Amino acid sequence: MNGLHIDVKDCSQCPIRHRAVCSRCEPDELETLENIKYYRTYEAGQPILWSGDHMEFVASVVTGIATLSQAMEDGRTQMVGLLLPSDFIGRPGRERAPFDVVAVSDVTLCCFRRRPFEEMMTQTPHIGQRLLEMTLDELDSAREWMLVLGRKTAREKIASLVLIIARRDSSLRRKLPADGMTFDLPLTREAMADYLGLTLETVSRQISALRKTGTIRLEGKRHVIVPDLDALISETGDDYDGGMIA
Amino acid sequence: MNGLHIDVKDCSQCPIRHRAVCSRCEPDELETLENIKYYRTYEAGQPILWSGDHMEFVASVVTGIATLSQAMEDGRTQMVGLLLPSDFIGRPGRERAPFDVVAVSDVTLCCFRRRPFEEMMTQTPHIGQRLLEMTLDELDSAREWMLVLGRKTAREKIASLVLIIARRDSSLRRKLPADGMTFDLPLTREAMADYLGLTLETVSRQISALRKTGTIRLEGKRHVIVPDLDALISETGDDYDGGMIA
DNA sequence: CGCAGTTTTGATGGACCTCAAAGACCGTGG
DNA sequence: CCACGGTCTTTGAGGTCCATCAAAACTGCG
Repeated sequence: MNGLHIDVKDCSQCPIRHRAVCSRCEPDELETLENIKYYRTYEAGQPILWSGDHMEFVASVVTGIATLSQAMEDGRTQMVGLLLPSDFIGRPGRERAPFDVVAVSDVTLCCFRRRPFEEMMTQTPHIGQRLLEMTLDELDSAREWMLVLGRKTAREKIASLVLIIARRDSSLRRKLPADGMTFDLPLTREAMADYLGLTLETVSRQISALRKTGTIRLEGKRHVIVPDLDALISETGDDYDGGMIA
Repeated sequence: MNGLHIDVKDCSQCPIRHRAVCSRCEPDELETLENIKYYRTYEAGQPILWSGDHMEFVASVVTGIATLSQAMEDGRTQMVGLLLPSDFIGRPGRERAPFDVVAVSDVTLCCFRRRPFEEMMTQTPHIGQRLLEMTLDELDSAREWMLVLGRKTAREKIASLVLIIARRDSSLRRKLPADGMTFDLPLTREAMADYLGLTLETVSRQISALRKTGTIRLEGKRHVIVPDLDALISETGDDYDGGMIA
């Protein structure tokens, strides 16, 4: 195990206090959680869980980015989720991890041992309610991603990914997405390929293509500027954006 | 609306009593549910919900099969879920349907008006607990399907779909999947294509290919015989099956 | 500078899509 | 009974998008 234990912090000052699985908890419930929680950190590139691992804890991502992915024996890999601050790892009632979890940047987790957490869930409905809500949202996102994987062209896939990252970035900063947005791609070309069901070469080519038509601009390899958000949206193949952010 | 109202039935004799969202309910809770439930039926081919529709109810599939899918303006369609008996439609706290739901065979739903159901959820934890469990399972399945869509070849996709249908069929009949399994494909070639992110021609060709190598046999267009389950599994590209059914 | 990892670019081939037509199946009506 | 149309399915021919293989450019670092 690569995790490091660090000092306990106060939940009330936690950056994900209002979005994570604990967001609905009352002060007394929070106190109970505080007693069973502990932090762990992982460096960029480190594995957090391997598929099949025994899971002794569930956790919330506090800071950093991790990927959830699935590999075939011959090396083909499909990313099935991107874990951002406030996202939840693990599930009550499941012994073994169904997917690989890898830290993309440095990651801090707020962990709870599984058994005490499961017990607490039976007593405090607020946790289960919030977890249900989060899981339903994740399910909708997963299903939307299925359209990207199954039916979109390489170019539409890239535009969809850039748009998703742009929106997540603005939602984390609590700004509306607007023209002239600027943000970093947190993923390597290979990770993008694994997310999109493409090869890294195709990812690179399509990013170049979007750059050449002016839909995006690049500073360095990773920093993106979107001069016209509607132009990017029209490249995704989706019908007009409903104005949603979250 | 195409639904027909039919007579109220006794929950204790319901075929999905032990698997649906109500499976954890105590007799008194079941009685409350019985008071707010009503049945609806749809003929094969009929739409149940369109994406964007206002949802006045949530429901369990009692009998029949429905598809959950997403369409792009230009007609490209991706199926994002197959709804079988005991599966749940809709979600508490959401006004509008995010996907299209279409009856593939004749379908009977057990419906609950959304508001009373939401209220009941706050009072009876058993419903929320079961719904969370079902949603987490659906999320895992959706993520597994992402690997199929993103990384598998046409042949592997077909084999994966046939295997899933074979397993679901044996789980509904409560038999272990074995050699010499025999079952019907409930979907048209086009619906399979929409599930797999392929064209219907490619689906047809790959089914013919699996037939020619003897991995499957066909009686008519829809009835399938699997003489050697391991042979089918090895065509899916997955590593060896863990022996799971459900 | 030299090396390893990442990204870009090029050339080629193949898996799958597109367009097209014909065959199989089924209910309807003459 | 068989002809007829509609739907679903199969099969064929040709084209395209993306994967594969290969190499060069870029980046950061010891």
